[in-house]
This record gives sequence, structure tokens and C-alpha cells, in this order.
Amino acid sequence: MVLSVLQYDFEESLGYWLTMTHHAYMRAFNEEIAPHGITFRQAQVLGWLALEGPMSQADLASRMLIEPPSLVGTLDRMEASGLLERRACPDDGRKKLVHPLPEADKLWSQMIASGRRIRRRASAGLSDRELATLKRLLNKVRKNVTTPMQVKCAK
Amino acid sequence: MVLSVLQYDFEESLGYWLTMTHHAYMRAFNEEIAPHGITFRQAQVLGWLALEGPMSQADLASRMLIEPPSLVGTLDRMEASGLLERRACPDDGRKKLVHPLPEADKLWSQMIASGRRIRRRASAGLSDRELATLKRLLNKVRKNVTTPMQVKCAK
DNA sequence: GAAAATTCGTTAGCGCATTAACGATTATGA
DNA sequence: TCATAATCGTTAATGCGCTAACGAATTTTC
Repeated sequence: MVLSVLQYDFEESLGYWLTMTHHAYMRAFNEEIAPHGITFRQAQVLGWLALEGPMSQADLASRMLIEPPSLVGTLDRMEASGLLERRACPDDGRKKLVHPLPEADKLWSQMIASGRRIRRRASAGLSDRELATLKRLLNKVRKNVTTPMQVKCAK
Repeated sequence: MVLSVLQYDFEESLGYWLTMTHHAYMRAFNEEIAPHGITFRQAQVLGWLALEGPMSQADLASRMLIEPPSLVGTLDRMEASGLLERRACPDDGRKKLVHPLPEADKLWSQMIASGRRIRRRASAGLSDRELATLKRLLNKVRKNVTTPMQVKCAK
């Protein structure tokens, strides 16, 4: 078959593999957590609050690698569901601090179990060494495509 | 530091690396193609049409790994921009065939150049062997998280 | 040959990503 | 000390992902 000048070898594209794998992973993860009635982004909010306690919306968005406006709706829905509440920061009038409510910790416990299940499923048949290699190569790619200004604190 | 029972080791999560890397890659890719005035999904449409010629919306969605309703808006906008047109299929009244217009091929040529640039940038410092390993490991993960019913023809 | 099942493309509703812009607040610099 | 710059959270507009449901057309089954 004569290659057209307009053809592009998707199969050999790093972006193609990344997108395909990420898409499949997200689908599986969403199926895993759907019974708990929350979304991927809500699970991430729960995780960061469990890990680091109350924090500002700007900090939370930064840790989640999304822009602050993207977080507004997610927090709105979580607040409506009784998972968290936003309180004015006593030290800085600009900030609101996101506080998990008791229900959040219960739900996050379940998310941890889900996260471990999907992780186990995703890495089935891969040795620790291969997982380490995958992590190293993915991090290399990530650093390659990240311009310095984009590096955000994600402690 | 005593680990809380609510803590989850994000750094050791395959999903975390995948999401971080994919997110960074998408950001870089969007920056790369933004000057051409089209989006990632539009670029994909152009690519598949260049590769395989006119096809139904259902086939196109399948190749792009998205649900057909997700494609409607993208095609609406591309049609409005004069990049393609939808024509009724002569053989099957249910189907519409998506036909690229001349402008589409011109734009796709530019996309190929962009795709190659971002691919080169993403894989800088990685040997062919490492790229092959990354592909193999990503595909293994993708297969692990894909239930059989989800396998779609993406020839 | 006709009824039932499936496919196709659409609309509606919802979740979530971006950028731009805005007002309120705080930090910085002269 | 005050003007300027930056930060915070929001709204608006836009792009795009999903599922559910619908009507039209085709395929399948009996």
C-alpha cells in the first residue's frame, strides 16, 4: 500500500498510546467508583483532603492539576451532597478553606479500596521492575512536554 | 510520620502517573495546534478521514474511542468551518458519511508536522528500545483494564 | 412477509476541562 | 503610606466526555 503524504502513523505515536491507555484506565476507574455515587474528580478532592487536611481552593486545584474555575462546580456538588464545606479563611479574606465532613472520610475509605483494586487490575502481569520502568519512562515523557512555567507544587 | 489509615500513596499509583503524563502531553499538544485554530478532537477527525477516507459517524466515533453523541458537536463545528460535510449514505438511510473538504487536507498536512514535533519533543532522551518498552507496557495496562465487550475495531 | 431487534444520528441533561474577565483582598514596591 | 501588582474565587463562554431516550431505517428472526 502506497503511503499517502497525508498519512500519519497513529500506531507509532506516543500520544496515541498515552491517550488510548489513559482513556481505558479512566473508563475502568469510573466503572469502579460509580457505585459509590461520586466522580473521579470528587474522589481526588477526597483524597487530597484526607492526605493534607483543609486547604484553599487554589491549593487544591494546584494539587489536582486543574485550573481553579474547574473546581468550582465539583465543590458545589460535593457541598450539596454533604461531603465538605467551604469556610472563609480567618487569615486571608480572599481564601476559602475546603473542610471535609465526616461523610467524606467514610467515602474516602471506600475509594482507597477501589483505588487498590483498579491498580492491581491495571498492573496484573507486570513485575515490580516493569512498573518501575513504566513510572520512570512516563515521568521522563511528562518532564519532556512540561515547560518550566507549568511546574506546579504538587507536594 | 505515622500513616493515616485514610492515606493513599498517590505517587505509587499507576493511574496517577498516567493521568499526570497524559494531562501534560495534552496541554503541550493543544499549545502546539492552537495556532491552527482547531482542537485535538478535530485534528483526530482530520487524521482518520485522511487515513481512511469518508466514513460514517458511528465508524469515526469508534475509531476515536468516543461515543457517537460526543462527535456531533465536533462535526457541527467542523462543518461550520468548512472542513467537512456530512452526506446521506446512498446505501443506508440511517447513516451519514463524513467527507473531508479540500481545506481539511491542507490543515491535516500542518497537523502532521505538529504531531511529529510533539512526538519528537515527548520522546527526547528516550532510545528506540525504551520507546518500544513504553509502548508494550502501556498496551499491557490498556488490555488489563479493558473488558472484552469494550474492544472496538480501531483498524 | 411481518414482527422484533438492532443500528444510526440526534437531543437532553450532566460532569468537567479551558481562557478571559471581574471584584474583593492581600502583598509588594517606591 | 499609598499606588500598583498579584492572588482568590467567581461567572461566562466554549469544547467535549458520558448515559438515556427517541424516531427513522435496516437487519434479523420466525
